[in-house]
Amino acid sequence: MLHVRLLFLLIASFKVAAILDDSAFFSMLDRLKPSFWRAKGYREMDDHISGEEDEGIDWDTEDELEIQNTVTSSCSTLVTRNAEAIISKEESSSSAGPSNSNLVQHFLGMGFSNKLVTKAIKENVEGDTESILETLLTLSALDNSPEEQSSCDLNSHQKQQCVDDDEFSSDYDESFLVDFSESDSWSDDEITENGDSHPTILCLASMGYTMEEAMAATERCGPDASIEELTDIIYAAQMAKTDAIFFEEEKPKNSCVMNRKQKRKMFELEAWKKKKQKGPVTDADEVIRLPNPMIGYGVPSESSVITHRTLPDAAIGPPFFYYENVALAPKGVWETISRFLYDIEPEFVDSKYFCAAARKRGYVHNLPINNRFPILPLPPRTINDALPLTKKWWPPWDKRTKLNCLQTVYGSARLTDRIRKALEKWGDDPPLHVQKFVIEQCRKWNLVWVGKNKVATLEPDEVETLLGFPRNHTRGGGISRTERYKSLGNSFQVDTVAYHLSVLKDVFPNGINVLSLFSGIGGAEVALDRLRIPLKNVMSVEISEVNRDIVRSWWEQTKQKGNLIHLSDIQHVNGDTLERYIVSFGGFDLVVGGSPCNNLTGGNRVSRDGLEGEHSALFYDYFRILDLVKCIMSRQN
DNA sequence: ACCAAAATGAAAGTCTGA
DNA sequence: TCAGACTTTCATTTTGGT
Repeated sequence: MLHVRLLFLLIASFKVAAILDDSAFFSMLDRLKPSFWRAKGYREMDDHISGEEDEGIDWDTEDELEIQNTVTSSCSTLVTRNAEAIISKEESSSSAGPSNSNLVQHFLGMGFSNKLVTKAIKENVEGDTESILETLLTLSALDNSPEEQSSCDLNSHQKQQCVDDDEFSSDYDESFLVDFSESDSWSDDEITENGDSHPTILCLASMGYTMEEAMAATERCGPDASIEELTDIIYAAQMAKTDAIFFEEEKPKNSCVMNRKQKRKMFELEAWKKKKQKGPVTDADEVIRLPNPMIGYGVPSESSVITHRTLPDAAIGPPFFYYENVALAPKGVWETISRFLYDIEPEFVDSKYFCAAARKRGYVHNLPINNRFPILPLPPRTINDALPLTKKWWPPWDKRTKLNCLQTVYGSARLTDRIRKALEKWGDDPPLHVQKFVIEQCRKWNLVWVGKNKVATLEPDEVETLLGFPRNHTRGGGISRTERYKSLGNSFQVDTVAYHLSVLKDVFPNGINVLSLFSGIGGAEVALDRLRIPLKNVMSVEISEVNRDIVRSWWEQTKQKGNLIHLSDIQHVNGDTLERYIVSFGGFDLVVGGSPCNNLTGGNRVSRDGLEGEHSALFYDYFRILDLVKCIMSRQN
């Protein structure tokens, strides 16, 4: 079996953590669950789902035992078994239950109590979600009892299952739901009377979470944690699972729309809940805030530079790693990313301090931050300097000095035509409303002035230059203009990344072995090359063929001395592959990459689903692979 | 089949004035 | 401090033309 090896490696990394201390280990374990589900989910589903009886595993505690007393070989079997348990659970929960119970579960998942949900549904026989939610909000506002208490109702049947059922049958979720929807009476005095299970766990179970999730979260946060803290933790762990469920079934379109609406309601509800409670929540929150100015630990043009930081122990290499994504992601995304990447605080930097275009990005890395240096010469940092020909035509009422973020799509020729026609009616001084319209469009589409009354979209080669790539980097070889824009829009700003990576030059004077994930058009490789850090071996993982062609062609044209190895699908990269290359290279010095932002960026109106989105969930593969590399390399030393 | 153009908002930040 | 106005956003899907 292909994955046994991989699993062994995962467990080995747990062990390393366990040596440090128990809490570190558990936090590690919790972190790994989602990525692990994915790791199992996409490959071995077909092989294992059917007919496998769930063996009823309390996997946290069993793992704990394993860590304490066992040899490694049994670890991998154990984890394999657990994974199968999880998978069959996934399958069962994705199978459609009675619609009413789905509705019930939906509201339970939002944190309403059973009592309220049942009542609200009864009052809205039509089953209109909106009106049910309205009723729920009203009811819960009237309800003075604390949320935790009221949502802890459990009927006796369930309680029985939660407490003494050490075999979680795969249809657990379903029977659980049926019980909910069919039960008529809810009794508060049935809440707690069991021995072992913590009431909070039961409470979470009553909200629709599985016992494993509830227990893992309680383990992580401690017995006194609030329900909200716990649900946050579980949410992170659930994402991969949700993902798998969403994309396995062909859901009808309107149900997707519904989901977005529901999410919105959920956010509103949470904001409302927080407002309601005030006080304690705010200090416990630990929300990551974007710095202003967004210069991270410093940029070449600013004098204030921080040269020291303390990394968490688990974050310290080898290998060095560098992860990138959009700064303006939905709330909670950066908290999750940071939590997975060893609790390193992200460094948020806007590339407008490096070039003439804004690019607000977050970088999580374990690189040193002292003695950074930029690539010289420094690129021009205003539009006029970067595109000198525009200066002549730039009207005084267009106050822009920087371009907005370079995107994957650009304005059309028809738009620039409309703008020209709107301006031609007037002389040198168009009325304010025309100015306003033109400026608005220019900002939106990053248009620049190339003639009298004439604005234009940026040319692909101009985008290349702005991003720090060699001119014509993406040109030719069968790539269309649209594809060039797209590939460039998804790329690093080379000068920014190079500034951060520059510290590696002294560490690896003889060259560097790089694992480049989500390489795209090779931003990291170009950055290292422009820093004159020799590339010894580069293993580049990139799904798009045109992008791979671009990098290969760049590799050849720049006459690189090292080896370039291309892989396409990151999900196919496993421990075997990694170990083979690690043995042959003697280890990776740097793991670099920015995972897809499609589901995080504000520009996406269709599927801004956060880290659980189809593409952005690949972040977990970045973590999975990084952790594998860390683990394999630690065994070798 | 391919490509360009248009249609499709909302989340979450910053700024500002009271 | 805070409400409200303003700004920005590594995008996806549909349409229409060739």
